[in-house]
Amino acid sequence: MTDIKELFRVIIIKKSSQVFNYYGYKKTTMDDIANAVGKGKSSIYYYFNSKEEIFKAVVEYEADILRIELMNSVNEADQIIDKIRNYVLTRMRVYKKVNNFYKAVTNDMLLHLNFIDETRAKYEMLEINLVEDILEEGFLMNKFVVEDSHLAAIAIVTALRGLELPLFNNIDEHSFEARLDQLLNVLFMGIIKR
Amino acid sequence: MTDIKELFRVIIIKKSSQVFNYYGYKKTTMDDIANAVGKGKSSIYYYFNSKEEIFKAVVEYEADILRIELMNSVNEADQIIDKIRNYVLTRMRVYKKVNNFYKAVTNDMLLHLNFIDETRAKYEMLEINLVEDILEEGFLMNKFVVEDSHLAAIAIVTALRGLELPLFNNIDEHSFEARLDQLLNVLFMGIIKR
DNA sequence: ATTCGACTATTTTATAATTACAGTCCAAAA
DNA sequence: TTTTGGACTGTAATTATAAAATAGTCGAAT
Repeated sequence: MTDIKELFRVIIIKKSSQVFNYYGYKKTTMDDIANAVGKGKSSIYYYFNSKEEIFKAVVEYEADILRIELMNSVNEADQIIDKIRNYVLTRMRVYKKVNNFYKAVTNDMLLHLNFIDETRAKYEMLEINLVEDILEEGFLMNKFVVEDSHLAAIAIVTALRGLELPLFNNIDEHSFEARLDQLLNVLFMGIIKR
Repeated sequence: MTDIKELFRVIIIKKSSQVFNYYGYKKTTMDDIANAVGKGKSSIYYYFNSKEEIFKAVVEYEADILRIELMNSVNEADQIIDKIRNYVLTRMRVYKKVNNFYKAVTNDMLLHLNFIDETRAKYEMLEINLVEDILEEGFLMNKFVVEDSHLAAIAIVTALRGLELPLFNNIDEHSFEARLDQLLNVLFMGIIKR
């Protein structure tokens, strides 16, 4: 694969990202993509073998954006508690921005695509590992009390996912922040008096 | 409404519960229901005005079962911590048993039914109030540290909902229990060392 | 190495014909 | 008077069929 060819692949990925975002996977045609990059349809097939392959590349591209934003926001925090807080806030903020990735992970209409299962599993692992690392660090710094950081990370990630719906749907910004703070408070302190 | 008529309504509700559970709302016909109770279809209309009305009655009937089981299991516990634990475990255990209610709350294919929104809102309030009462009691007994028990209850109920998918889908019994224990542990103790 | 017009095989959609079903009516039975 | 069910209707869902759209191929031209 030459560099110039790889460059065009990236252009196609970025343009397709917009087109998929606008029409959705099913409704975007190869001609839509070809028009968006200013080439004939057949030319697209010189760079990618199928529509699904393009979409997969788009989803992985967006997953990368999310991963990088998560890591940056976690690294920016000094205090270990702020790392978790940043993680949660960034996840909520960026998640919907990478719309094709978001749909790939949440929309069951895309489950028939071959790579989706793997993508979901991969991203779940990424999330769990990220949270696990933070918990681990907190434990080593003698700030956190969690012993089995892997299982705790799973529990936290799982629970956070429960916030997606009430977050993205209905409620207003203020209710959201209040709920999130409350959740973080319980997460940090627990409910038992010691 | 005479007593005898009310009695038949209950019979229809119980039988319909089974039929709906077997075929799903859309696929069960009024004739299915009529056959199940051993009457003609028109007779059913003497007791209920529509198919939707029957389904609503079934869902409320099952919601009642869930409510009673939740309250019993919470009352059975002496320790305040066991109340929460019982609540979570019972919720998980009974939730899928009341299948029509479960579908009414989770399956978006039923959203077009008029009463569903109200039912969901009502049940969410029930859950939040139940958890809130437990938290309140724990606070008064000086065992819990939560100040705003209402918001904390919302956060907990919301988070628990996140467990439904990993719970009911894939994973085995053992993984489930491990995840749940871990979640409860974080919920009780938090992650910060004090 | 890269592009694209012309082509094909397969899906998707649009339309019409058929069937299934929720709900009504009324006469008969209890 | 209360309860039942057979016969009926209008509408919605399903199926059958034809027409259009589209993913992917191929080979000739840059």
